[in-house]
This record gives sequence, structure tokens and C-alpha cells, in this order.
Amino acid sequence: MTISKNKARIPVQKRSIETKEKILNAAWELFAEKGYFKTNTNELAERAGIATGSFYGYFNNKKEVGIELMMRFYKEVSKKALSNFYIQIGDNVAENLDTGRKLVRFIIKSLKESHAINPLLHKETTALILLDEDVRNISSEEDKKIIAFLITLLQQHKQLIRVDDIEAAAVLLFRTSDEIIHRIMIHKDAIDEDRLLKELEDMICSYLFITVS
Amino acid sequence: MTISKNKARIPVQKRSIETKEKILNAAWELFAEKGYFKTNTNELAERAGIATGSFYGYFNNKKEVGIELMMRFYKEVSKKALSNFYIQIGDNVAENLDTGRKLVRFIIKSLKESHAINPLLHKETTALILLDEDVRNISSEEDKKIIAFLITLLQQHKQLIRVDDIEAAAVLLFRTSDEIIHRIMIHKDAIDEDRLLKELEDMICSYLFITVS
Amino acid sequence: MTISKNKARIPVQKRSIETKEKILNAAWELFAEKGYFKTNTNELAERAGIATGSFYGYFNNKKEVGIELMMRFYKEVSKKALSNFYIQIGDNVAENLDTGRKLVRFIIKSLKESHAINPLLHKETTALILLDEDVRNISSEEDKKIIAFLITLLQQHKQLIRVDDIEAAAVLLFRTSDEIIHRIMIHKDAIDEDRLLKELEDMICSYLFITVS
Amino acid sequence: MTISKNKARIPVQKRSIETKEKILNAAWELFAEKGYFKTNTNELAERAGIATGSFYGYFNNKKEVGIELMMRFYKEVSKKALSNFYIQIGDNVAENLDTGRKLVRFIIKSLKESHAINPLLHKETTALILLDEDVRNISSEEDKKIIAFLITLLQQHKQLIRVDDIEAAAVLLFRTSDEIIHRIMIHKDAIDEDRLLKELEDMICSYLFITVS
DNA sequence: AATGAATGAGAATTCATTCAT
DNA sequence: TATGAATGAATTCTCATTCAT
Repeated sequence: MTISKNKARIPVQKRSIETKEKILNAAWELFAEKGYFKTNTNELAERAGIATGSFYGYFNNKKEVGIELMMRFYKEVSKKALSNFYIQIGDNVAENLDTGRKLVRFIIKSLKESHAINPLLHKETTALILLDEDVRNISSEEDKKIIAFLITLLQQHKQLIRVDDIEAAAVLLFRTSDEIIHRIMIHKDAIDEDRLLKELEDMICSYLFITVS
Repeated sequence: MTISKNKARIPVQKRSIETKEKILNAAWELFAEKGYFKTNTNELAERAGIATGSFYGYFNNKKEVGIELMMRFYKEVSKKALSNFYIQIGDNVAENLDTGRKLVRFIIKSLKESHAINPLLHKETTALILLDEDVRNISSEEDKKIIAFLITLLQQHKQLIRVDDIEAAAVLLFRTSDEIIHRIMIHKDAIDEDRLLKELEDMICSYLFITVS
Repeated sequence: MTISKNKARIPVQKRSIETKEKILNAAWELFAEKGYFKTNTNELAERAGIATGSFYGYFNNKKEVGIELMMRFYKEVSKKALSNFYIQIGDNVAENLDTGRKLVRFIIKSLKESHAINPLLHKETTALILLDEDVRNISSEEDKKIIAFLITLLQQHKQLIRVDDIEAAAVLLFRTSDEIIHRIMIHKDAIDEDRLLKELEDMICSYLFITVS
Repeated sequence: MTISKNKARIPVQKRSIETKEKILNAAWELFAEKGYFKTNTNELAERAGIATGSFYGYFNNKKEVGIELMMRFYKEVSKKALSNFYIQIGDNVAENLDTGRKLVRFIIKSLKESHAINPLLHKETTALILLDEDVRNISSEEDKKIIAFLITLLQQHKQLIRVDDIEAAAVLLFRTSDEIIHRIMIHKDAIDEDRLLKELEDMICSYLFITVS
């Protein structure tokens, strides 16, 4: 269903906003505990402390809750990464390799933090992206914003970067980091987290920056 | 449920093997067309041209079909990767940078081919890995084999490689390449396939090998 | 399965109570018409005039309906037996043989009435007791109450009774009467009902009471 | 289904008879272990060591196996009770009360032995009698034979017996004893077996025979 | 707005029996 | 006769969503 009937109200009143928040919090917990598909709307309502039917006053369907939760992760990336960037990197970017590594570390750290909020829920969201076209499209749009930001970032450090195709590099940088972090959080590959993240950082740096051998 | 009642027969007779094959082929098609979750066992049987009940003579449930298909992918990867390796790289590995790049290209190509077999089915499988613990565990074991193979490969080219932590590098190499290929096949990121793959190759090479600047 | 998920609601609202009653009435009819095993939950819902799914709002499964109906029989027996006892026997129990026979007649009559409510359903219940352990246990508990009541009754008429082992006598009395009545109601043994009941009464009296030869 | 297609062969050859026996033995075990309804024909065939389809060479359907097993119990009663009667009671029946009690004991003992062969299977059979009309009719016919025998028996001891309605007495005697034994074997009423059987014997004797008070 | 009972299509699974080999 | 794969109707139970109150 791509067309929504949109009967769910947009909450304005304080109590309404609170109710919506209660539902999202319930989903936050339950989707992490049992998974998106194994959680049903009755449980969701019950955990939120509302009646089954009331749920549909705030969301048109279950999927919408999944989407809203997914957006929280994106907001987290934005909030952490975008707004706080200059605070952490410094305004007058010192143009040297050290800054480059700092930059990469910062990106990895931001993504890691967004995954860390609720790793199991993040996993569910990832599955939903794979399984549902609507969700995938929304996620795709958000990804584009992140990538656009990364492009800007890389362009701001052009003098450090030896890669010509900045756009492709940004995509590569984002996908690669996100995947490795995801693996660490979810799949618990046999390998140690720190070792893997160190290599990730090294890989990206050796790729992006002009290294003095 | 990890314990199965295992009522499904293990086909020995020619007819049985054929029927099982018919089911797997039906699943192959349907999971790609409609997705794993949206396909039900009745459809599966119907597409296979057998009776509903017959399905349960060969598989205890839908998940088992999913697992069996996933295993086919892994076998495909192994087969492609292992058997063709020497043909492509050459038996007497010339110890120079060119060989290193050849190696990386080979790995990327192998993974790409495994994804290309049935991209949509591959996507479903990826989702299943995220959503089901049993599937995840099986997949995890198979991934280990691939990574083990990569470790061997990298160790055989030690003199080219500047990375110390070969294990972590192998994991990184596998995950990174797999994810990028997955993105290309499934999500159709705005970026052009060739550009992205070129950068991936560059990234891995600049990371792994001693580059003469 | 002895542990139930207990998703069935406990009806409080008037509408709920009515719906539950509708289901029980449907079961009452259908179990008698077609038998417990040959009735399925869809039919049950249909006869009750509700949707299939609604059934599961009130009972976790068919068995629970069977149990609930069985309990109704027991309640019926208790109600009939306990409340009408003094009306029929009289308050100041005349201590003579006549009272003894009255007592036995009363017991037989009470059991007979409970069977007469819905003989076919009673038969199904009896089968269920044999086939299902949970049902058997519940029935066993209820039987104990009846037997306990009979023990009290017999003890109140101790002076008439020549049997030493009152407990065993009560069990014997209950099982014997119940079985004979059951036979009469269900199996239609070739023999005439009145003749058999007369002999039953005689048998019990001659066993229990001091007869003046 | 009251009309049978009767495709099952009547085994004459030794091997055929053995196969049929294997099926019956498998059912004997399985119906006692899991119950008639919870045992399926595949299991039955497997336990018998034959192929699923072969089952239908010997029985037209599952019910027939139940019936044949039921008949075994009846044969047991006949064998034990009817043929061995004179051996145990003695040919020249001493016409005194002692013989009466012996008689009752003998009847109870015979019934008890038939129940004891395989109590759980006997329970299943009892349920089947309740649930299936065909089975009930066959059982009814067999019951009549037993009752007829009891009538003969009682008539042979007429001089001891004070009951007028011998027919009704025979039915009562059979049903009562059978039920109590059944209870003892299956339901494990709280009461001790010996106590209950003693009272049963007393009850029947005090009813049947002229007691010198 | 809130409630929670009702809906009903849909999914998984079973199993007595048949039938081609 | 034996085999065991195949059949497919039947059954139980779930759950997102609606709707009367």
C-alpha cells in the first residue's frame, strides 16, 4: 500500500503528543525485544497503555511506526553528526593529515552512536528496509542527505584528498562504515570490535588521503 | 523453535529428488518475485506443481526452504571462488602489485557473480539472516569459511601486503565488498555501478598493498 | 499442552458475556448433534453467529469449550442435588428404612436429571474425559466433591447403614449409579429402563441398609 | 462410513497373517502409548515395519484396527470367563452361599483380567465405543453375549438367587463390575483398589443372594 | 477521542487414503 | 503384493484493521 488513507491525526494537543510518544516507546521496546514482525498491534497498544483501536488514531498502520522509529536513527545521525560537527572538529580546519584521520574517526563515531542507541531495533529497521519498498524509498532519501553531507565534508577537505570521484567516495565511505558498524553491533563476528574498527579507519584513510609513505 | 520434528523425508529415489528440486525451483522464483514472507507454502506447492501436503514431505516448513536456498548461494560462491581461482590468478603468482590488484578484482568479481545469480532472492536471504536466529547462525558459519579462505589468500600474498592484522583485514575486505555489491544490486543508489566498484577496488588496494606513491 | 497462553478475555461487559454465552450455546447444540470431535471451531463460530476469530477471543481452543460445558453439568448436578435435597428428603430425617430408600432414589434421580439435560453432550463429555488428561483431571476433582457429598449423606444416615467402609461405599454408589444411568441414556441396552433402575435401587439398598429379611 | 469397500484381503497365507499380526501389535502398543486418535496410519505402518500403503492391504481403514483390538478384549473375557468357568467353579456346583460368592468373585476376576491386559488401550477402546456408532454396535453385540452368558450362569444358580428379574440383574452385574474395574484401572480414584473391590463384591452378593442376616 | 469487541481473510500444517511403479 | 510418494480437503489459529458504543 503506497497510498495511505491518512486517517491518523497529527497530534497537536499535549496529551495527543504524549500518547503518540507512548506508542513509539512501546514499539521501541517491543521491536527490539521480539522484532517488528513478531510484535502485533494488540501488544503494541497494551504496552503503550492504550486500547487497540486507539493505536489507529495515531498511526495508519503498523508500518508507519517502523518508519517513524527508523527516522529516529536518521535524526540521531544528523543531530550528532551534522550539528555538532564544527564543535568537535574545530572551525578553522587545520589542513593536515591529522585532521583527515580526525574526520574519519568522527564519521565512524557518529554512525556508531546512532547504531548504539538500540542495536536490535536498528537491525529490525535494516530488515524492514530490505523487505518493504516504501520503507526502502524513505530510507534511500535519508541516506542521500547523509551522503550529500559527506560530499560537502570531503569537498571542504579537498586539499587532503587524493580521490577524484568524491561522490563515489562518499557513498563508499558511508556504506562501508555503516556496514562494519552494523556487523559489530549485530552479528558479533568472531573478530574483536576494536581491531576491526582500527582497520576500517586505516582503510578509509589510506584510500582518501595522500599518505606520506 | 530450533528443534524440528524432522518428518521431512530425505530424498533418495529419483522421483523424490526431482520433487524436492521442483520445490526449490519454485521457491527460487517466488521468493524473488514476491519475497520470502509474502510467499506461502500453498503457493510454493502450487508453483512446484505438487499438492500442498507434498511440500511437507520434503521440508518441515518454509524456513527450511529459505535455508536450503541460502546454502545454494554459499555453495555457488565457494564453487566460483575456489575452483576458478587459479585459472584467473595464475598458478605461479607473480609477486608484484599487479597481482595484488588482480586478487582484489577476483574477489569482487566472485562476490558479484554470487549476487548476480538472483539478486532479489539474495536480498530476501539477507533479510532472513537479520530476522531469524537460526538462519543467522548458519549464515555465520558459512561466512567464516569464506573469511578463512580470504585469510589464506592474503597470507599467500603476504609479501605484497602491508597490513599487520590479516584476520581483521579479511573480514573488512569481505564485508565491505559484499555490502557495496549488495547495494549496487538491490538499492540502486543514485551512483553509477562502475564508478563505485572502481573506488571500492582502489580503496581495498590502497589499504592492502604497499603503494609506490 | 497444559500451559495456556490465555489470550482469551474474561468477559465482564454485557456484550462480552452474551457472546461467550452464544458460543457455549452453539457448542451445546453442535457437540450433541455432531459430536465434539466432528465439530470444528469455524462451525462453532458460525453457529454462534460470530466471526471465526471472535471465538478465540473467548476460548483458547475447542477443548476449553468442552471443559466449560462439562463444568455446567457438574454445577447442574450440584445445584439439583444440594438445593433440592431437604425438600425431597425432608428436614427431620425419619430414621427408618423408608428414608434409606428415599435417599437412594434421590441420588439416582439427581444423577439421572443431570444426564437428561443433554444426553448426547454428556456422552461426548464422557469420551473427552477418557481421551484428555486435562479434562480427566478436572472431572476427577469435581467427582471428588460429589463423592464427598455422598459420604456426608451416608454418615448422616449412619444408623441405617450396615456398611463399614463409608468412603468406598460412596464411590461405589456414585460410580455404579452413574454408569447405569449413562447406559440407559446412551447405549440403549436391550433392557427396559425401569426394570434396570429398579434393580439398581434394590442392589444399592440391599447393600447399604440393614434389611429385615 | 458404515458400508465398507472391503478391499482389504483376508490373510490366509502365513506371511500375510504375520503381517496383519504385526500391524495389530503395532497398534496395540501405539494406541496405548499415544491413544487411538493421536496415532496416525504412517506411524502405525512404520512401527509395524511395513510401508504406509501396505496397511490398506490388511485393513480398510484405521477404525478397523480399533475394532479388531476391541475384539481381543472380548475374546479375552470369553476365553477366561466362558471356557475356564467350570474348571474354576467346579462342575458339580455346591449349592450354597459360598458358591455364590465364588461366582461373583470369578466374574469380577475375569473382567479384571481382561482390563489388565492393556489398560490404556482398553480406555481408548471405551472412548471409541462412545464416539463411533459402528464400533458401538459391534461392542453392543459382544456385550449381549456376555450378558447372555451371565444370565445362564445366574439361572444355573437360581436356588441361591433371590432376584426375580434375572436379565436385569445380569446387565446390572456386568455393567457395575466393568465400570468399577475400569475406574480402578484408569482413573485411579483416590480410593484403594482392594477396598473398592471388596465393597463391590459385597454389594453384588447382598443383592443377588439370600443372606442369612 | 477512546474503547475493546468483532471481523474474516489467510497462513501453516496434518493425515487418512490412493495410486503409480 | 509391496512400496512410499502424492493427494488435498480439512482444521486450527493469527492478527491487522474496523466499527459500534
